Amino acid sequence: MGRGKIQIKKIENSTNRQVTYSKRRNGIFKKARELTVLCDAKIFIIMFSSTKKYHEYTSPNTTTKKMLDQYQSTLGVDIWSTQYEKMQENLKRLKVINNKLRREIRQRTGEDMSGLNLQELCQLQESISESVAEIRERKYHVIKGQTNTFKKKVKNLEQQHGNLVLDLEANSEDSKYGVVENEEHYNSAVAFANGVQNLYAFRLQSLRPNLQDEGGFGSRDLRMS
Amino acid sequence: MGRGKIQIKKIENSTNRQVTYSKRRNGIFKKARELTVLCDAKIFIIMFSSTKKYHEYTSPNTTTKKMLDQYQSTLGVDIWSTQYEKMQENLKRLKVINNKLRREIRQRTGEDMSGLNLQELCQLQESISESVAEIRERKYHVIKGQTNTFKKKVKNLEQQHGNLVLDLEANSEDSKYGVVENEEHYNSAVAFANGVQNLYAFRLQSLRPNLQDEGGFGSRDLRMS
DNA sequence: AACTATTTATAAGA
DNA sequence: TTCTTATAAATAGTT
Repeated sequence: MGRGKIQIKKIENSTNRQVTYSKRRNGIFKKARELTVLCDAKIFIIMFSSTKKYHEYTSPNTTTKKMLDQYQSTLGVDIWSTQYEKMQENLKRLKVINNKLRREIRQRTGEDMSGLNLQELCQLQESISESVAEIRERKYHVIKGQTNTFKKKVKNLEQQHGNLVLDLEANSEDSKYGVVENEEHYNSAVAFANGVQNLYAFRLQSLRPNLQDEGGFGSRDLRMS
Repeated sequence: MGRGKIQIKKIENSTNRQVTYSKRRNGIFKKARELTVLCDAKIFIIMFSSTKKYHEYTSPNTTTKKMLDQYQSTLGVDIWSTQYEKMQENLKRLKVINNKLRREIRQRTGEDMSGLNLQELCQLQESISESVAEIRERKYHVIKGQTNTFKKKVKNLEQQHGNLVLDLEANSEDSKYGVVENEEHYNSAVAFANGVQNLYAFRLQSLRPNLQDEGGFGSRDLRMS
């Protein structure tokens, strides 16, 4: 349909090919539009030119998604099965891991020990006892750190006090008043240091309860008869 | 292009509409085929007639999936966003939970206690100590169960022995031989019972180590300077 | 499904 | 690109 008949084979002239692509593309889209109206059809067309230019046609009253959903349900296939299934497998895997982790926690908290034999229970207890030891170690570390901090603060206050005493002794006019002032400083510093010790003592006490209740199993009467 | 010009509006005559749909559909597909060849284009067409009949055209050298993947990457949209996003959110959520669970375990095993302050450490230790108590309880339960089982087995053997003795006493001809036989039975039963007790004693001993090492924190010298 | 008068699409040229 | 136009192709209405 033109000035001359053409063979249906790739147009080698690039410009010519582009022009023909454009013209015929419009032709097809026009036909699609007409068919949509004439026959109440739903049409979805996507095209990529040799230069990767993209064009599409979607009938009115529908959307790309609707078309593809209908397409999938009609064909009974899932185009995305690959990706979708991968995701779903991943999801499944994560759920399994999740459950395992939860179970481990439940075992470690002693909430659920069904299915554990004596050996496993012993291992579990040993493992947890090791954990307690490590946590105790950590606690010690933290307390020591805090203690050191307090010690430094006290040292600092003492230093300040010393400096103040020196300063005030050097200043003869206000020496009386100054010393009194600084004694108060010193006392508060001591009080602070005591406070630290008290705090520490209090904490030690509060930790004790957890360290007890290790009466062990032997006290129970398990003899036969 | 036909015997008469037509208005582009829905063809009311159903038969006519079906015929036109068929003719024009073929026309479009032919044009698509030609354009594919002439211009090295890639075309994907799906159509649904008013009677929901489905037809498609996909250029050679490509597939539906390829076309739609290209379509999506070109447009930078995800047609399946609804389902896909839900899945992805779910995945994310699970991963977060997973990490939390792992962290909890690491804390409970004492592997990672960074970020825990003293109070949290105390709570953790208390919680774990409670767990140890529960596991100990469980172990006691299991051991008791096993002990009962062994007791029953011994009782059973004693019963069997008694029956054998009675049977053999009733049978006067073989009584001598029979009694000897049964004494051996009885001895093995006693040995078995002793074995049970020994086994139990062994187990108790093997549990002990885990019940110790609870010297507590107080023994450390934490006084200042 | 085939025919064919006509309309429509478009190849080549401007 | 877009317009023009001769001609090929598509197709509406008919059989």
